[in-house]
Amino acid sequence: MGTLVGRGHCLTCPIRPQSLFGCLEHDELSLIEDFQTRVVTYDAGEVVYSEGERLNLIYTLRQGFVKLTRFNSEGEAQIVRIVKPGDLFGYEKLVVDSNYRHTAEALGHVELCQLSVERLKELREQSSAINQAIIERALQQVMKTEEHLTHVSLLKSKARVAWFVLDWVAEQDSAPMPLSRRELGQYLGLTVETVSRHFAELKRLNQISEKQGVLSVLDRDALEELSGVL
Amino acid sequence: MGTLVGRGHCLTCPIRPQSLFGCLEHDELSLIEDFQTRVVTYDAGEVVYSEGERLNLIYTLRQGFVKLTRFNSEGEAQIVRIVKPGDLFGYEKLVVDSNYRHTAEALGHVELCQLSVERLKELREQSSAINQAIIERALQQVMKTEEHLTHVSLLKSKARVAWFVLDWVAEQDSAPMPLSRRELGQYLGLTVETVSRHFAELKRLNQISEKQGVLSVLDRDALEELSGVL
DNA sequence: CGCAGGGTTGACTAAGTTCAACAGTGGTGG
DNA sequence: CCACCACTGTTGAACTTAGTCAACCCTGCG
Repeated sequence: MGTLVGRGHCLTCPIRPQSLFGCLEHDELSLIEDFQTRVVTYDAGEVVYSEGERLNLIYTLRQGFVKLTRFNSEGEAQIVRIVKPGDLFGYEKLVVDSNYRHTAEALGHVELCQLSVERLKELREQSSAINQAIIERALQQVMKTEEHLTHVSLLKSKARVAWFVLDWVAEQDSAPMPLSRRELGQYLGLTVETVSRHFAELKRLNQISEKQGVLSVLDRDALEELSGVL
Repeated sequence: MGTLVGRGHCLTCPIRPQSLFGCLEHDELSLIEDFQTRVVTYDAGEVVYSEGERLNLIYTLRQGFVKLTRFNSEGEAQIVRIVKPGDLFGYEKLVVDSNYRHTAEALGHVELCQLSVERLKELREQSSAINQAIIERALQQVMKTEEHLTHVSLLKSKARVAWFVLDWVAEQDSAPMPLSRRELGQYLGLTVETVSRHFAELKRLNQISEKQGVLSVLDRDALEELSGVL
């Protein structure tokens, strides 16, 4: 699973600025001079790692999207995070003796970069900027997850959908939508049918549109009103 | 607000083993030799800090419980975390230029210890164990919050209540219960009434009991069955 | 062509919220 | 010391929301 594309060279990596190593100043760049990584690709639906796996690899997403899922005892899935380009994932490996706590699955074709946990730990000894960057990313993640929790817990289904759309396109007016209705449901804590109905209604009211896997916001004000974000 | 009790001396602090500095080995203990803190107390309902505040203090809880709450635009509250003795909170301050992202409120009488963000950052420069400990705590927190999200998202109300009870008493058979029904609802994403009904039923079936603010598990198997945790 | 999988829609149902009434409890002031 | 009030918790009944079940469409693929 996963096709090796080649070796990554962090120093010249096009997405370094968005990556964990984007925190390094000029004088520290030499630290990653020979920090080599493996660049691998996966196709839609392929699993990058599964809960409990022992391999010691942390990933940076270069292209595409990855979903991180947890399953309860009845086999129902909760998508806890959707990884975007530049994001780090699998970093629960930084906790001593821990294994992956999610299943990571490619949404469409993805390209990612494998970092060895051991090498990253060595690097942490040498650069406090790296430590700070890891702490910041972890804390950002806490915040994101708390927001997700708050929305799932407090918002009605229609508001959740509206919030998701706004959050997904962020500052843009449109963005690719690699999630199926089922996956949206698993992310928002709703059934396929409920998600489908709300999307249908938003389209009927000309507040959003979907064409060839691209989601567009047509009436941002209306969506903000609905989501109750103000 | 908050009463200064005195200065804390980390080296001799009774709860150091559970605290952030519990990670330090013998040879590093000298680092905190003169790391002084302020020990303060708050009474039930007093606010330790509010969302957006600028003070640069991180806290370790010594005694009692603290709830961390977020409010949506309609003023509805979501309790995102209940802090227990030995836990660190307010550490979003470790992200540069960030303010508190919750309201922290004492549940009953609490005693806590204020650490200066600046001094903690200095300490991080000197000890990689501290860095590792902070990263581990942040990642543990991500995991805890994801679990919370999963439960709120996937479990039925009765199962959420059962899960909460088990999670709260942990390995014990009973534990103090400082949360009101309303607060339980705000933690679990339910209304007061729903929580009350389920507690009433669990008591009726002799699966739990409540006496003078102490919650006891009488039939662990039944609760596990209900919560679907297996 | 026929079938599988994702998406949509409608009718019905179950779960939880909302509204309302009331009980218990602790604190305050006359 | 007791009456009153505010607040939390409990319970019932009506109502709303989202889930369930089922039918159907559409697309892509063997």
